Amino acid sequence: MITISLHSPVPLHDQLVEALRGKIADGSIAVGDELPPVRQLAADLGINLNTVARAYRELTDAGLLASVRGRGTVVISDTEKPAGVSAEDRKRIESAIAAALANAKIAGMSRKTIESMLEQQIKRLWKFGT
Amino acid sequence: MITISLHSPVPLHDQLVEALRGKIADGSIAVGDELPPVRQLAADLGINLNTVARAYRELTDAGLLASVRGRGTVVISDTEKPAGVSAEDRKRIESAIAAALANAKIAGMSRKTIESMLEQQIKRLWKFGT
DNA sequence: CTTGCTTGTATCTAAGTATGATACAATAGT
DNA sequence: ACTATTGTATCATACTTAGATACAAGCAAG
Repeated sequence: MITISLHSPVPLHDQLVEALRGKIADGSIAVGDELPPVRQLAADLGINLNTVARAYRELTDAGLLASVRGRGTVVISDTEKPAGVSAEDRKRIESAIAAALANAKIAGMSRKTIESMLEQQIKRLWKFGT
Repeated sequence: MITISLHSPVPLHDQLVEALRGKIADGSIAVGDELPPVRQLAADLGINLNTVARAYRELTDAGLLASVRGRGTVVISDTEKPAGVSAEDRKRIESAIAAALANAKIAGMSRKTIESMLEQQIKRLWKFGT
């Protein structure tokens, strides 16, 4: 199940994209699976159908999904780029992680706490795959 | 030195807040240090003074900075909440990390790569402090 | 004390973005 | 054919960002 916050500063479609990315990354949604129709997911989440459509489109552009009008939307891949990671992507990811960790520290989280949290997440994500 | 991207999808003031949070978290800027005046930092970064002022205000609201008109802005703390971490904060941090890691995986980054990156970041942040 | 300079703050505006209401178009089944 | 289901496009509204500009408070020199 996907949950999004209407009061978060981050846009709904971004939240949805991240949530779906996460589920695809950890295998909750596998390659070949069908995603719910935009109207249904929109109704479930209590948001507009366009917002869901936009999230689907962004993931389609990223090469993870494929949408066909009248049929539906399917997961076609779980990796954006089969080849190596570009320097820009690496930098982007690194700064995202740095920001998250800085927040964790400033919030008063201990090193041990954050380390166990990370271990858990990594185990979940890289349970299979590279 | 702080660098921000004018073309990033994330707002300038958010970038600045995260950057300053990071520097405060890892000790690059210590408690008691003065931050540059809004006009100077704005000029250095090539952005508007209001944007810097907003970033300062947000960190002030978070309890990390103190601003006095006519005098300047000083770092007054390096932890937002001396006490324990709230459940909401923990959830917020956890999902931020989950998103970052999901992106890393989908970008094709290997488990080993991400683990060494994390180790490095943690070592830098928790070099001192809790 | 007054003047001038430095500092943060408030107000206003233009441009962009997010979200939603609604209409359109393609596919599949009956 | 016709109808239901699906994604897509168009348009409108509200909010957010980022900047230009004006205001206000502290401090030091005279």
